[in-house]
This record gives sequence, C-alpha cells and structure tokens, in this order.
Amino acid sequence: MKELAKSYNPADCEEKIYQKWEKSGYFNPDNLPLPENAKSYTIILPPPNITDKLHLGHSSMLAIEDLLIRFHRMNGYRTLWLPGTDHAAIATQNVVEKKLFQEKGLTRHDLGREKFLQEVWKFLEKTQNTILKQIRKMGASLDWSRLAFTLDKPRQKAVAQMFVDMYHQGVIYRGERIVNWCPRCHSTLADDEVEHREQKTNLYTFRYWQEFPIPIATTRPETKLGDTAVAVNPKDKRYQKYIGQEFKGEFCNIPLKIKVIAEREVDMNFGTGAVGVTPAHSMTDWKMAENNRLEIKKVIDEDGKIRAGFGRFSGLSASEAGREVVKELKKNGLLEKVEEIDNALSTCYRCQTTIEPLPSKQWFVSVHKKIPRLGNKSLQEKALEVAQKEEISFIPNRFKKRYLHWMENLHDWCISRQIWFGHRLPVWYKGDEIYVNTKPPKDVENWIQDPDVLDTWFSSGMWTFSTLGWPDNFKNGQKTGDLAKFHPTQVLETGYEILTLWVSRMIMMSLFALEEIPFENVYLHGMVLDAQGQKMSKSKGNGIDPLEVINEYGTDALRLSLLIGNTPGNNIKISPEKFVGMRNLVNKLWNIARYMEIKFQISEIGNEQKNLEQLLQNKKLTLADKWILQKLQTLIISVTKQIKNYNFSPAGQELKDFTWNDLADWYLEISKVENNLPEKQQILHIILVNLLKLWHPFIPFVTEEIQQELFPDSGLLLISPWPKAKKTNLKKEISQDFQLLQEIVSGIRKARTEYKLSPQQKIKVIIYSPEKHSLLKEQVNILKNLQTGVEELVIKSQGAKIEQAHFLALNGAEIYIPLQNIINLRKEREKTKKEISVTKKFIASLEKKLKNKNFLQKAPAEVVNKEKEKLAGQKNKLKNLNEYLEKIS
RNA sequence: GGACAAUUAGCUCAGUUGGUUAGAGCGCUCGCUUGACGUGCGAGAGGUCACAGGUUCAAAUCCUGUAUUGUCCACCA
Repeated sequence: MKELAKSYNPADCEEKIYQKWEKSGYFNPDNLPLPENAKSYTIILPPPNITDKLHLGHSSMLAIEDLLIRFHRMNGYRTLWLPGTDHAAIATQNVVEKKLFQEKGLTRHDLGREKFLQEVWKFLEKTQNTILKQIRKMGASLDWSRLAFTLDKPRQKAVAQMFVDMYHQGVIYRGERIVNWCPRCHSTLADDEVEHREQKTNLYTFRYWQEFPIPIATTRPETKLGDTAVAVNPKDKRYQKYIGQEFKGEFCNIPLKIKVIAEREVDMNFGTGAVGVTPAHSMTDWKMAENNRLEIKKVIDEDGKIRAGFGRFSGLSASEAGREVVKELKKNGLLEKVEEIDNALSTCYRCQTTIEPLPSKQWFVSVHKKIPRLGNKSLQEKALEVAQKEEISFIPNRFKKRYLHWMENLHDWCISRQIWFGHRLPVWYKGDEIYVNTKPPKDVENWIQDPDVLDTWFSSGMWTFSTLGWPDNFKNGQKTGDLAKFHPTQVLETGYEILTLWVSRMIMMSLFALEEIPFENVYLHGMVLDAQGQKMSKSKGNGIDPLEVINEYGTDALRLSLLIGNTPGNNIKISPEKFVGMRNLVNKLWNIARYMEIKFQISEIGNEQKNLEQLLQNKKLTLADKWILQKLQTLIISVTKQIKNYNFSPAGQELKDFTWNDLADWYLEISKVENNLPEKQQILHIILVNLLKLWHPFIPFVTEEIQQELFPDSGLLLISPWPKAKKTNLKKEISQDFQLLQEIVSGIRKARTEYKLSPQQKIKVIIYSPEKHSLLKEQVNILKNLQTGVEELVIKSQGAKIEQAHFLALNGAEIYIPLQNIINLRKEREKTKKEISVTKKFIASLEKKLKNKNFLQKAPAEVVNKEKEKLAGQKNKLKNLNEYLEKIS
C-alpha cells in the first residue's frame, strides 16, 4: 500500500513534474494524440520584456492563460500556447544606457552606434533567459519549440516585409509633424507614451511690445520667441477689429512678425482670451499654422536648448531662457500679471523628462488612408467594424466601448523612433530619392540608411502572425502551415492598460496583412495591487516577489491566490494571508487523497473504469453516497460552464466548496461510520479521478503529483480528457433529504455547544417532523456516530403537531433547536402562496378594467396600452411565482 | 472637462438576467491534544448592502441624483 507524505511539499515535486510534462512533448500541439479535424485553440503569450523579472502581474497573466490552455487541451483542442519575449526598444536601451553610465561613465554617443548595440546584445544574453526560466516555475504549459523574440531573424524579416507592403500601398508615409520629443531619450514618443502630471505653474500675462494691442498669456515665455500669430475667438468683441492685421516689432530684442488670426477653438474666458501662436512648439498651434499658412519658426532644438539666431538666449536651456525672457519683460514693464494655475505637464513615460513638442520628419502609419484590398476602407474603419460586428468580443464587455471610443478618435501613428536598438527602418536616401525595400539597394554605398528604428509596438502589433510564420506561410492570399492551423487565435489575454497601446495595433496590423482578425476574444485582466490597493513598486517596498511566494507556499497556492477573487477587468488586491489560505486548500486536497488511499486503498482499483450507472443500481448505496455523486455531476456541469464563460473565480470557489465542505467535511466523515466499503471505494475513486481533472487547470502540480503517485498507469493528467457529467436517475429529493440530515447534525452540535455538554456525554434526541422522512430512520447510524454523541434517536412524524415539529427535544428536557430549513421553506411557501393570491386578484381587477367599455372608449390609447402591458407583466409574474412555488415544494 | 468603474461584515472580496434567512476567506470569541489533514474539526459574534429619491407585489440588484475613491482619455495659451 502506498502512503502519501503527511503534508504536501511543493518544493519536492514541482521541478520534477514540470520536466515530466516538458519531456512528454504535449506542450507542442503537433504531438497531441488528436484526430486530424480537431479544432485548434491558440493563445499567443503577450511577450514580456527581456529585461523583466517575473512579477505578480506576469504570474496572474500566466495563471489565467495556463488555466485556459490546460482546460482546452483536456477538452480535445489542438492547443497552442506560444511563448516569446519583447525587445522593448526604448525600455531596453534605457536600461543599458543607465548601466553604461553608472559603470563606465559613458553615454551611447561616446561608444557610437555599432559598439553600443554590441553592449545591448551582450546585456541581453545575460538577462534573456531569466524571465523564461521563471515562467516555467509558474507551471506554464507553453510550447517552447516555437519560442519567438520580437527582434530575431524571422521577426526582422516579417517587420521589414510589413513596412514595405504598407509603404507601397500608401499606408506608411513620411511627413513633418509636431512630435512629442524627449530631449533626454532623444526620441519621439507616441501620444500614449506621454504621461500627464498635474502641477502648479506660472501663467504670465504680457505684451510682446508696448504698442502691441493685445495682451496674451503663456506658461512658456521662451517659446514666444517663435510666435508668428495671435489667435483670438472670432466672436470676441475686444479683438474682432484686429483680425487679419499684421504687426511688426521687437520682442526681447528679437524681431517678430505677428498676424492676428481667428480660431473658434480659442476660449474667450481663459487668460486674456488671446493665444500667442507658436507653430513649431505646440500641437494645437501647428494646426492653426496649417489652417492659416503661418510661418513656422523653430526656437528649441533637439537637446531642449534655444537655437541660434535668438541673440543672448541662444544656447540656453528652455527653462533658463524662460526665466530670462520674464526678466526682460519685467525690465521693460511689459509683464502685466503673474498667476499660479493648475497645469498638466507632459513627461516621458520612461524617464519623466519634460516633453518638448518639436516639428520633425517622421514616418507614419496612416489610419485614414483607404485601402483598395480592404474594400476601400481604412485601417481605422476596419478596426472599428470588427468590434462593432462583434467579430472580436471583449471580456468584460465594457472595454468594447473604450476601444471604440479610442479608435474613433485615432490619429496617424508615428512609428519612427530616434533610438538605436530596435528594427531599423528599411529605408535608404540618396539626395531626395527614397528607396524602400526589404533588401538594401544594389549600389548601397551611394545611399544612406535611415538611422531610425521602429516603434516597439510595430513589431509586437504583428505578434499573432509573425510568430506563426508570416510572411513565408502566406502566399497569394492563402495561409499555410502554422498560420493556417492557428490563426486567428482564440484569446488575447492582457492587461487593460495596453488595450489602446497594443490591442488596437494588433487588430489593424492583422487586418492589413491577412485581412482577418488576430483573435476572437480579448480578455482583459486588472493590475495586481497590495492589500492597501497600492501599486506594487520597488520604491514603496510593498512589492511581493512571486518567486519567494513559490518557495514558501508553492506555485499552486500562488496560482490559486491570483485566480480566486480575481474578476476580469478589475484590479486584484493581494496579501500574504491569502497565500496561506490557498496553501492550506492545496494541502487539504492532498490529504483527502492521502486519506482515500490509506483508508480505502483506492489506488488498487487502478485505472479500471467504473461505470457510474451500474454503480447507481447497487442497492447498498446510502443517502450520502447518492448525494455526493449527484453533487459531483452538478459540479462538473457548473465548473465547465463557468470556465467557458471566463468566470474563473466562481469556478475555483465551487471546486473549493465541493472539496472542502461537501467532500471532506461531510462525505468523508460519514464514510467513517457507514460500512459499505466496496461501494465507498468505488465512489471515492470516481470522485478523486474527476476532482483531480477539474482542479488541474487551477493547480496543475499537486493534481499531477497525486495522479502520478496513486494512478501512475493512467498517464499524465495534462492530457486526460475533461470530465463529462453523466445523466443519472438520481431523484431531486436526495439533496433535500441530505440537507435535512445536515441540519439535524448541525442542530445537535449547536445544542451541545450551547448547553456546554462534555464530549463524552451521551444524549437522546427526539425529532418531531411534520414531513414524512422515512429516510431519516436509515440515517440513525450516522446521527449516532457522527461525533454527535447521540445514543438514542426517536423520530415522530405521524401525529406530530406543527408547533412541535421544528424542534429537537434534547435529553428528555425541553431543549429546543429550530430546524431552520424546514421552518424557512414553510414560510417561503406560505409567502409565495400569498403573493400568488395577491397577484391573481390584481390580474382579475386589471382584466375587469380592460373589459370596461367606458374605460376603453374614454381613456387615452397610451393609458390602455400601459394597462395591457401591466396585465401581461402580472401574468408573467404569476407564471414565475407558480414555477417558484413548485420548485420549493 | 469627458468616459468607465467601484462603494456589501474589522480586512479582502462573491452575490450572472429583481425572488429563499445578503455569502465566503482571513481576523476575532468559545469548545475540541477525535489515528487523512492543528496547513485540522465544531459552534458563535459581526452587515439599516455609501447617501437621497423613484419604479415594483418584491430592490444589494433596475432608474435618477449626490458624495467618496480609482482608472483611462483629452487639454488651454
């Protein structure tokens, strides 16, 4: 006889079990023993940054995705979960730059492009595998044979191809725009990479020069050196007369030419109601300049300094220049007012440096360009369409709204980045000539390649299909190989914070390249927060390291902590106490198996299939036996349904309730006092085999370990078929009868506690039951032995009065214990009956009213209709009530 | 400013189309050194479901408003 260890020790078996899975080859869908026509189920892992270490956010993502993957693998899908990592251009370059500066005091410019990139790759060699190893520790059943990296050879090929295709179809273009420029990163940032921070700032009200008729207000005096216009609201009576006029003068000794223009956007009530227009250094001003064909005068350069040609200001940093301009204004008596206002400062999401809006030549993906291949629709239109038509659905659904809102207001996407690490643009210049191709021009020595690299989201936007062999697996509009097998994928599971950043791009890129959606469902998870609801961060010191949790409590406990109590789209707060609870639950399951083995030797049944129907014919089955088998069937149905609906938390909760409450606390306790051992052995075998499967997607390690220890011949749980509920001819009353039994046992225990009876003291119990519960008589044995101390049990049903019926008389003395279930059921029935009679009366009165000719003729049609609706509603309600009454009777 | 959430026991949260007595875990109190598990077992205390209206026979659940908190988006010189 085998004996499992006294408690479950995750450290002993997790490594071993994972290796066993990996060696089996079943992480790879090609190796799954499936019929040719098996449906595929694919999730592409959102690639973590290579410089990342596993944090709870990853753990949560992995737990959810692995649950889905294991569930579908067991359900007979050709299941692929494809792993990969992201090169995260700017982020990675930043890390290496910082390191370089700290260790050697060098900047990337000191090294030059080539040497710097060598440094980056050296660094990556070291960090690259850390995250992948840690992902394995989570038990993630990823197909490692398909591992991809957003900057490896196949992805470079795909990205270049995509760029070239988009360029030739006019979707990618080069243009000058105001971009969000980070003077420190020396790179542009996409709109959504800019962070806004609330701050107090000075608003200066002044005139350019004494004679200038319109005072203006600004928070950035230094940019006023580049003003070429003043915009006022066309309705503004103060300034109407100046519209169209041009003024010349000197502002801080710099000559300015200012035209007064009308713009409806201008808020008459803010500042002076007039805006100094600086086309080169403000997004909105740039647009005004375009509308009014204004001159564009650049003031600030790429380093955030004032350009040449601005007298003594040239060479100063923007903020220094700002102070100098204010001084100058004060000196000349031009400053009219300084006030403090709330302002949103734009900063770089990576380094928090203040953003400078600058005009520069950049590459863009047009979201508005009509594409003949896509039915002459733009990427924006197509991406909206697939969500509106629900080809792609969002979980939870409210994110659909957010997605649509974002897509409707989408601007062209700036994809060039002035950094060195990343996908280099496949673009070469010779004078004014531009050459765009996947391969360099033949006379490459005469050309200069664009120094920029692509936005990291460009390559990750292609992730669902670049990982499946695009473009090689896509010829003449036909998918082949992996692409045909696994695209579109079924679920994209990711954080809601990158819905816009990533999800929207993936949709557009896939629509462009394949003319199909990248995924059918988008499941969005929230952030993992600490117990106080704070984001976990190193600086706050409130971070929980998942690896430490794994060491202390085991991976299964960590996974459960992240699955139970976690609902789609909402943040989850987590604290160490939760890990303890989940560790205990895992251990409980372990001990249930241990008990079944020690007491019932269920492993000796081996993998012999037990026929449930035959078993149910067996007359030796007790009420408890039937009850637990019935419970198991409903559990299977419910858990399956919940997982299909992405309700992982309730599914886990139900499993827990069954395992701990129904099985351990009731059935196993009863099994100690009932003596139909062969039947019990078979039942427990059925239950354990099914329970291990149901639990497996949640807690793969402990379930697999139990399986391997007790049923080594049954193969891996990893690919065991998911349980199917079987129809049984078990009667509905079973659960009610059993509930009554539970109620009585609880009642007795309660009474013992209340009257402080010692455990040794035996009692006599008399039950007055108004219902016929002949079954109870068969349960006397249970009641006597279930640690209730019952020595004698009398059941009076015939002739028992209602008033007495709900009480237990204890020990001859008049000690009453209400049997709540019976009382409440009765009350509920009476209440419902009353409601039914009220409703019937109401219906009768309505019908009477509606037959009344006076009413029909004189009352307005609306009122009559309303009454008719009411009647229909009441009739419906009556039906519901009747059904309900039947249910509780 | 706009949008979307959230507000239920001391804490963390369930509560799926309005319908049993609003549930669970942790914590707390009391009792069990019961041969699977003390990582356990039993019993218990603790909630006017943020507030104010409304719809309904019936509201934690639907509607309106208010307050507080959070997130995202936009952005003003």
